[in-house]
Amino acid sequence: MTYRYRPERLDSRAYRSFALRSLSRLRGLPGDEASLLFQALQNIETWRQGQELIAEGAPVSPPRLVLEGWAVRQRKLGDGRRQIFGFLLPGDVFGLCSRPDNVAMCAVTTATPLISTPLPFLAEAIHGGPGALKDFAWHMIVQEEAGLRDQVVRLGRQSAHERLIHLLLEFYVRLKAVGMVNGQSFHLPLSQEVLADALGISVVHTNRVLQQLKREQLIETSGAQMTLRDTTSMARLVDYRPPALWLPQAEAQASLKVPSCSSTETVASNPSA
Amino acid sequence: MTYRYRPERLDSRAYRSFALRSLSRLRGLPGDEASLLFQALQNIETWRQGQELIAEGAPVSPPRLVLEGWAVRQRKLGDGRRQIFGFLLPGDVFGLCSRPDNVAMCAVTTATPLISTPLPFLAEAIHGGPGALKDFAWHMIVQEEAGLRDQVVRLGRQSAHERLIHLLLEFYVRLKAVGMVNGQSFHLPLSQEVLADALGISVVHTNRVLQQLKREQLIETSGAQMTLRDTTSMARLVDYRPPALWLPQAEAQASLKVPSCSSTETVASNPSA
DNA sequence: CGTGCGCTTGAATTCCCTCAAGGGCTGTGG
DNA sequence: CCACAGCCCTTGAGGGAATTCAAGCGCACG
Repeated sequence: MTYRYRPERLDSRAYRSFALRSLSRLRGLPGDEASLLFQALQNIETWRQGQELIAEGAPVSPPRLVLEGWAVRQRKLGDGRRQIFGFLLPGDVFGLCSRPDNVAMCAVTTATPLISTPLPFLAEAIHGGPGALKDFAWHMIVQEEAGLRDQVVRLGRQSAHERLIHLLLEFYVRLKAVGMVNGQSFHLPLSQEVLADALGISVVHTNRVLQQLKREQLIETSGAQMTLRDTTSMARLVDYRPPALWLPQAEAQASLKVPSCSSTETVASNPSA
Repeated sequence: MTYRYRPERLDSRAYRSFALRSLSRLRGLPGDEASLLFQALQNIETWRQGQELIAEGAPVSPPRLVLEGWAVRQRKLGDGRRQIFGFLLPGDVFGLCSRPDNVAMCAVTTATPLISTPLPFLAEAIHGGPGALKDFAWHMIVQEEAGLRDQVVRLGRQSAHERLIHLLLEFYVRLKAVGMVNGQSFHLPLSQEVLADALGISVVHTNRVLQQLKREQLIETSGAQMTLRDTTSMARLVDYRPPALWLPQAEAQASLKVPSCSSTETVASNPSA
């Protein structure tokens, strides 16, 4: 039962293909942008596990696309504990910032060995003219913000049992969007300590809840392989709404059998005076 | 012991003065921008308590400055519960969005009767040239994001006792920045149910923790008046770091006697390969 | 004068935490 | 090759934290 994560060190052709699929998730890349990308992909970086790639409060580095491995956005507390805000999966970008100050609001640290490639042109794409790259950059920014709000709801209003299910579903949908789900299984290279720091519970309790999910036949694990045996009922259990932005959205929604978002009833009417 | 909130319905001269001070918190407004503001202030809106000003997922309305009263950013859950993401205080702006899609990521609902004024020109100021209004708009956006992250840390890593102290300190610092703190006291027009929905705990427990804080001589209440009797030790208790952006920052930091932020040790070095 | 809302308090229960100990696997050094 | 340390996972026991249910109070409002 090996929980360790070993980068597969694919050849750069495989990485290029993955990067191209990642950036064109929303719509196809025109040839000139694709060639920009291929040029950038000459440059592949590897990072050790536990390295801090961006420090909280520091100016962000140029945007980078994760090709392999996982990272977390986190804050370290005064007493040594940490809170994880969200995860960076293959196909995600870090170092993107929409604010003029360009300062990171939380640290980015690798949770596994990680392979990335810098995409300096994405920084300009944010404020540049319309295009697939701009869409992709904003998609990444929105995903981070939406994930942050989901995290608040998880931590504020759900039990440990629900939180874990909710997070596993998030992983499932996001990995599916980049083609990293086989059937109902995906590779989850996180220690229980990392899960605990994200869910706001203790490591021991994380373990117990995982055992419970197995007993309940909701999940199955084999090493770092995680299988969700019934995403439909899991989504129902925790009122999981796949954010409308983790594409392919229609597909994810369908595969989860989630009832379409109930319409919000009241919109701001006129002021009452 | 009246917890209700009654708008004072000041005359528009008072509101103009407050609005001017709010928008020039960071640096002075040049005359032409000030006159823009004064023109906008012809238009004053009042809202009832509990009104939904912006619906989640809907396009945001034009930016509005809160002149009086409090509102919350929240999400309603399927089972009727809600989670509050953060608060809008007098001097804050809602309806600002830095994203091109201009879609609200959470609902904005009044927690008290509320008085606001639309500031349509702020929407353009975000992406316009440098200026005091642009600074102010981004200040508001950064404040929301920073508050969201603080909320995650509160919910994930603090006890109910710590969460409440942390939130009260946030109110204290933010209200102080707009001149709404008298000595150590401020007007807190929120029901315990609202506090509970923000802190992720039950109403009953919110009440108990409030009682405890009174017994510990940390706070004192009289109706909706809240007095923090020892902000210094409160800040030490919960490791409260006033975000560097709730101005007047130097003043707030000094008045809380918070040790200056410890330097983060490691910054991204070169990739290990 | 009753009704409703918000605050307050008690009792029982559930959830989650800490402490503690043990087991399996990996990498290292003798 | 074996011994050992370190890391992670696992499980038990006990205690503390927060929840739910329930009842009662005070005040504002109609």
